[in-house]
Amino acid sequence: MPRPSRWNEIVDAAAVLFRDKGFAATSLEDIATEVGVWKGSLYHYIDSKEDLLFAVVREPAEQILEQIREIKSLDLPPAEKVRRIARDHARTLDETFVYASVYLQEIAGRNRSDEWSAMDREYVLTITEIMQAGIDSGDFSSHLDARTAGLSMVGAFNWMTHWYRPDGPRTAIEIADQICSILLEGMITRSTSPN
Amino acid sequence: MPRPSRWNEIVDAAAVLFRDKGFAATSLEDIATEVGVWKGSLYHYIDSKEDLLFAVVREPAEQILEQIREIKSLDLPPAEKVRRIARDHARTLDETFVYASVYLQEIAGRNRSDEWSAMDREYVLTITEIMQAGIDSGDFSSHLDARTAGLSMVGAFNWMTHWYRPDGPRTAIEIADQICSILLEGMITRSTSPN
Amino acid sequence: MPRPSRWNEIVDAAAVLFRDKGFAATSLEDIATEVGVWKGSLYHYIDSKEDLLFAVVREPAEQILEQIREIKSLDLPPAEKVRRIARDHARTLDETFVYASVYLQEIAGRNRSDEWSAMDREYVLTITEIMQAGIDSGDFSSHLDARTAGLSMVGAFNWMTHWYRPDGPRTAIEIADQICSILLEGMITRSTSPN
Amino acid sequence: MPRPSRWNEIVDAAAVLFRDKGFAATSLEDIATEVGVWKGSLYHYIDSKEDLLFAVVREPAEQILEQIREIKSLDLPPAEKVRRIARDHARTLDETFVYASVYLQEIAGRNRSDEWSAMDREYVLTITEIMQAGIDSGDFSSHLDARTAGLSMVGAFNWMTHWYRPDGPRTAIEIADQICSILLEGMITRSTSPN
DNA sequence: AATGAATGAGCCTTCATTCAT
DNA sequence: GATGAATGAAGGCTCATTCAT
Repeated sequence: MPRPSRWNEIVDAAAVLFRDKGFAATSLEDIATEVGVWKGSLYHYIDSKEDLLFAVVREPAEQILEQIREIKSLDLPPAEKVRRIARDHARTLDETFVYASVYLQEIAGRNRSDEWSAMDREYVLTITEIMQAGIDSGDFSSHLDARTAGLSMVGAFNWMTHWYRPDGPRTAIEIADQICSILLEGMITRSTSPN
Repeated sequence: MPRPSRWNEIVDAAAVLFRDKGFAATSLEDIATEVGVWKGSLYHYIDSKEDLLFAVVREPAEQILEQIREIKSLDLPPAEKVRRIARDHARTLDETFVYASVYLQEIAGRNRSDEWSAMDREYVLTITEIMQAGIDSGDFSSHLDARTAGLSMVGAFNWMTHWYRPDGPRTAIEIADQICSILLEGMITRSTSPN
Repeated sequence: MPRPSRWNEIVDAAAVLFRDKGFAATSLEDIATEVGVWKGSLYHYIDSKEDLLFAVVREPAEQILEQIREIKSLDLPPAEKVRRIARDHARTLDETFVYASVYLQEIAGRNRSDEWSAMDREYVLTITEIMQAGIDSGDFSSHLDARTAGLSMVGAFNWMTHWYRPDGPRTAIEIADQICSILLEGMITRSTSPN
Repeated sequence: MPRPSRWNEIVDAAAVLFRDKGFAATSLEDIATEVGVWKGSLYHYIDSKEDLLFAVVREPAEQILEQIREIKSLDLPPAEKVRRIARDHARTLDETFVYASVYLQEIAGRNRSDEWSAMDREYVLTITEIMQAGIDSGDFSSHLDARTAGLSMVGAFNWMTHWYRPDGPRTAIEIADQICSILLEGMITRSTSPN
């Protein structure tokens, strides 16, 4: 069991500051002050400022990727897969809210490194495959473009970092179900008339 | 007829650099080098670096807000309003792609100034009201939460800056219609169709 | 008769700004703005910023030096010479208040150029000679050190730039007479008793 | 025992440069070069360039104010108070010569901050009160204007920064006594002396 | 592990000066 | 005479990083 050093404090402080001010606008001094150590002391824990960024975002990024890999491998109807992706995505966002926010602001869409770009690509590819499977099976509308559908879903969820609050009135799961129901069944009232 | 100054060149260069490296990580020297002037010369056009950021993002921000105000005031069925919002949003994204990308990365969700926060808030409020009107009129499902629906739509479209390319195979309008159809009618095949 | 160009406006504006903010902290842009021309236009009137400083301070500096030269050459009792120096000094301060203030802040005691240092030296030398003449003639106390006396007088008058206001309640001449009476007769009540 | 930091070296170097070139015309690089560090390193000791100015001038300013407060509270004849003020003033000028010179050039009469303006005002007020007390008691001539007398005395002493040299032939105390004797008894030979 | 002084590069901004129009 | 864009050098300040203690 590793000695509880100040590593976690440091990463937490960095995460909050990176989210609030942005990575580039946050100084190591800001972080050191927040933690209560001297700037130079941070270098006992890291080799560079970017190390801290990666430490902050690694967990949610890997978790979300792990989850969608897992879901893809399951034998479930496409709509159910979408529902699970949604819930997992929302739950991870909720549990790692600050970290995930930093990821979306500082990593996604930037070219920080090949490693992160590869993760981005795999995630999009996987969700696209799941969508395509649903179209092929006839579960999803044949007019659907799988990639657009996947990316729209990702966008709807990732945008949560702009408005969701973990201590707000609605839980992440409730929101996930709302969004899922919109994506799967649409907003327009289903005309139940003909039958 | 005034001599064409380099203002447009400067804003364009700034936009590209802000998008690619982020505002804080872009130096005025980067921009000046790109334009081919000395960095001090930029101060003939701006009073501060932030001025340049605002100059970059002002157009798409105001345009999108203007458009949703207009749509809100029209007498149209809710679903049609949503379709128009989608098309306008996508068209603005397409036409001001780099600028809009900078807006979403550097302004939206940050607290840059009261002015921008107010614009953000008005946009969300307006789309929420339109959604709510659709629910109240029975056009949209009564299970819908207006704000979540509005924000999901915004998220789906704004995420386009992460994957859409203006010179790509699909036009912004086609994508807007795709996303709209997902949001309005859902991805799942309408099994209750009369035929 | 020279065309009334904006030269005087420029020197006046410069004088006020130099006094209020100091020479180094005043930019040519400040001056240009004050006058209502563009920065570059100032170079039709000057060759360098320092030119402006010298233009501002030349008048009071030369005037005060001229006056003491004149007084020195007159055939008057020492105390009368002191009184005239005082009145002239105070009158010049009053008439060229802003200019003289700039001189004392930016030229006196700095090493701006040999020319100004030479003027400084000549003034002090002359007042010292006048004082010495008074001591030698027995008019002034034999305990007096001529240079200290001269420099104290100069100091008392030059300090007026720190508190005198041309539109204040007391005129410069009244103040000159006050100071003169202190220096010549002292503050302590002259004991008229013994006779 | 704390390692002797370079704070004193920095303040000393700054003082000399501020006096010789003026505050605004002295760059932090000048100071850093003088001390033998990089200009950025100065910010371990200060928060801004102005901090350095205040550090330079604080000591003489507070000392002179402290001394006149003390003198005012003593039960002494007015002439004796004036003599003590003179000696204290001259001694402080001598002991903190460079610092005091900077004070007089850069703080006195400028509007650097409320704090310094308040100190200025208190000093002038106090010396004026002492002069007035002398007039009221009959020790000083009834023709005296207390404020003018006080300010003239201040001017005569402050001007010393323009000519006094701590390593010169005459001590500051000797000069103080010279000036005092001029101010109190006047330069003119007392013709009404009993003998 | 921690400190805190120092580094050295770089950043935003200012500004005296020039010059084509 | 005037303009205003541009220059090129600094200036104040910040900061990631290093290192002796």
